[in-house]
Amino acid sequence: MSTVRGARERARSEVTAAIKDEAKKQLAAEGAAKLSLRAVARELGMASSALYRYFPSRDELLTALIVDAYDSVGEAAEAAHRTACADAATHLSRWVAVTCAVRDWALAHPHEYALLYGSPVPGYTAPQATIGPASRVGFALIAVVTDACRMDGLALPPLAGDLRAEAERMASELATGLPPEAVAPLIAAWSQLFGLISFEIFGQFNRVVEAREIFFREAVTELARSVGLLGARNGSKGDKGGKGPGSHG
Amino acid sequence: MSTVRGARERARSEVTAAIKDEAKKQLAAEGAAKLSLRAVARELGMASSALYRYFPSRDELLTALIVDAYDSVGEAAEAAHRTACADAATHLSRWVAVTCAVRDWALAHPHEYALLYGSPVPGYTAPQATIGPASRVGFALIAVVTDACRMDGLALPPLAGDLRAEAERMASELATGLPPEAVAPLIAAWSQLFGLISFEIFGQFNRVVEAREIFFREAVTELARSVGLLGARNGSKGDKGGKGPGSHG
DNA sequence: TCAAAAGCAAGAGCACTGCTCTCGATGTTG
DNA sequence: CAACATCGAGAGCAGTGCTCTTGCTTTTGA
Repeated sequence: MSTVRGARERARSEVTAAIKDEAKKQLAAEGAAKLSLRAVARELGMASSALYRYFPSRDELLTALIVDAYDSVGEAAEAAHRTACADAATHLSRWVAVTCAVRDWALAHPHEYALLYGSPVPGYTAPQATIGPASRVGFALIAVVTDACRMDGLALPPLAGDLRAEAERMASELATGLPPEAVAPLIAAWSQLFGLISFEIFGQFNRVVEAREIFFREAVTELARSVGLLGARNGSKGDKGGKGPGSHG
Repeated sequence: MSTVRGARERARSEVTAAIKDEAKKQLAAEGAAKLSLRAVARELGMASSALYRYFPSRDELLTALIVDAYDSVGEAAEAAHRTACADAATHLSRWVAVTCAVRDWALAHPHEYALLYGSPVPGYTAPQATIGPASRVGFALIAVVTDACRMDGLALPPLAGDLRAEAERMASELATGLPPEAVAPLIAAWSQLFGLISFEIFGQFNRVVEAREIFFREAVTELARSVGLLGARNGSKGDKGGKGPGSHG
């Protein structure tokens, strides 16, 4: 795959990378809506039409950036998980570490975050290539809870009857290491985590929440409890785990 | 204010309304990104430049649509609250009714929803005119919990120490009828509600959650518990309250 | 080795966008 | 009735995504 087949192929991948880099720069600076193929080409000193040799359309470029962004936030979440595991942190601290890592990434990359978790572009439907990277954060959360389940068990209420079948399906398709009564709250907590982050990033918390980090940590601690992680009630101290805290006040 | 001052003023407000109507049509059909002033003008049979007599820029038009959309979803939430109160529903059913009303509105108006709760447009900062209408859903939720607090009390854990000051500030500014230990979880639940809805509207639940209404009702019931509403554990039956359920399977 | 094939950059051009400016027609008001 | 404000239309500017054609360079295969 990556054998140096010829100068041409190498040049192609270099130009492709340069385009993506410049596009990421503009995305980070101005947002997806103002990302312009012509501006990218201009900055790279090439004709705009030449750019279409590398990306057949603006949407294809955006898709490439989306995949990279999903990988970026997924890697951040997984790294936080690894670090927390290496520190022999409690399951609650691991949960807090992973969720804080996602929030920190979002604060550091608001436009990329908006691209992933904001309104999808007009007629855009996520191509197959994105669903893998898009799952990484979710799987990191699943990993935390699965470990906790295996080692300490989970504190969970029984499933409501009308949710039973759906929960079993989700468990068998997404998290075979978890019982159905854990999977349903986990999916809910996953989406609610991004509700917390989106409201902060998109400005809905302006004039409402000021101590955002404290508020967030308390909220995700409550989320941890809702997915059955033990010791969540008195857990808001002693979970300095993970990475990234302290950068936002 | 609305006195018939002259034919000119009446014509002006009529044209303004026509522009907004056509813009809403295009917004609902294609999304905010494809909303074009020229297309609106074309559809109305007028020159595009004439449209600038009514809205000084595209952003101003969008702001007007945003205000209307906030009012629309706010009205839906408040109507659900009123109906639930008239039915003498339990506080839990009222909570479920209001949250389901918001979800139903979002499903019926996905592009408007994206405009409100998706990525904000590039350099856009919400003008003062939007913050009032934008608060209506939140206040409807506050009203439900405030009523419950006054009548039955709330089942809530004590506040974590580092959140105490912030919670007291939020309580004094947003919900004077609630104790601080209720306000913090309520703000969290408010944002998490939109996490649930956004993931459904924006496609993040594709290939993940299928029985969406059942899943949503169970999740908001758990949210109700987290804000202290009593009887939330066995509450997933008997809360047919509100309006709008049954329209989505 | 050398011609055919394939990949590539550049320019012109199309249809579209938001927005500005000017000009003439219309309505309002002193 | 005249002065004034308001309004609609057209032309025009700068920008966009995208296509097509024209040459040039690299790769390929007989």
